[in-house]
Amino acid sequence: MPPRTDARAQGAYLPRLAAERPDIALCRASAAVARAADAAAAENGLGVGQHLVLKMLAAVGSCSQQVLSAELRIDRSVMVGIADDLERSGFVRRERDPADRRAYAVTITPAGRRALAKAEKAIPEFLATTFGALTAAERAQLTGLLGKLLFAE
Amino acid sequence: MPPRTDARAQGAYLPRLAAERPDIALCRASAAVARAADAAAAENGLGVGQHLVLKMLAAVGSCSQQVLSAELRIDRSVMVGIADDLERSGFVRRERDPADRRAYAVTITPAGRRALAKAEKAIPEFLATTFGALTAAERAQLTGLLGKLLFAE
DNA sequence: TATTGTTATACTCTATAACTATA
DNA sequence: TATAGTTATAGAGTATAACAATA
Repeated sequence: MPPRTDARAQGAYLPRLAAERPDIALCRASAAVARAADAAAAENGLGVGQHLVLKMLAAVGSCSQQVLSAELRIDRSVMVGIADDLERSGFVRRERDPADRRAYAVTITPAGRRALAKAEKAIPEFLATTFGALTAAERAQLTGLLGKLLFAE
Repeated sequence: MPPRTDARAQGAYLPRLAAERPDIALCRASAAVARAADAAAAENGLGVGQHLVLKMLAAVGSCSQQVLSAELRIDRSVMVGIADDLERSGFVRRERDPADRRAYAVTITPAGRRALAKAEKAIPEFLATTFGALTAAERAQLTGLLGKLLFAE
């Protein structure tokens, strides 16, 4: 990440830069949004990574940490800590997969589903606040453009 | 920043998430772009922060580190290192401001202008590569949306 | 030999506080 | 008392390598 900060002061030069450099605009916007996401996550007690893992587990039921890592593009070594935290909170169970005893079968618990539901309920308000400067149509447009950028073949 | 990695594997679940969550799409796209920017910066020997400072100095001629910090929203303590590197490369001079001897007057040198010109010349190709999945119109659209998001009153 | 989960480690970006010299 | 620059430090997020158990 470029060495930049969300300093308090509001410069007049940065907007000019951002207007001609999509990369700079993107990085700065991301920093602001990530900060807001962390703050929102802290409020409901579920870290961003934990939220993503629970959300995926709710969809697929149960899978290995390796699959979670690959699908969410979170490094294996990072996934360990996320799974640890979720397990400690009782949101997830870890059992050795009988079919491949190297792997864990990570399963979401009822408490995990409740925590996820609560966290999901806070999302619309978070989005409304963080992306409040954009209309719904613009938000969809932005998401579409970013998707194109991210998942281009 | 959320605990996520640009893992090599390409999951099928992340695109679904990104499609419904602009914040996630934004953070992931930013990580990829920042990585590309760092790689591009490393090639021409000018860090991203250094590039920004030189670019602003080329526009305003000379100013204090404090002004650079505020305008570019780079923390004071980070700006020290950037100015150190630029000075060591001979791209910038630091002289005490006679009017306020607490402050430096940071001035771009001819060598600094040459380095900036060279780095600027690499930008279009970097943008073409990094944002190649988007048309020029889409790129402008993206920049506009991000600007609105970043600098909303 | 390769893979899953794990641990340790290192590196970067960022944040904060303290110090100096000036104002 | 406040400000400009500096330094040191601590905390995140990320990346890498190595290890044990298993395949």
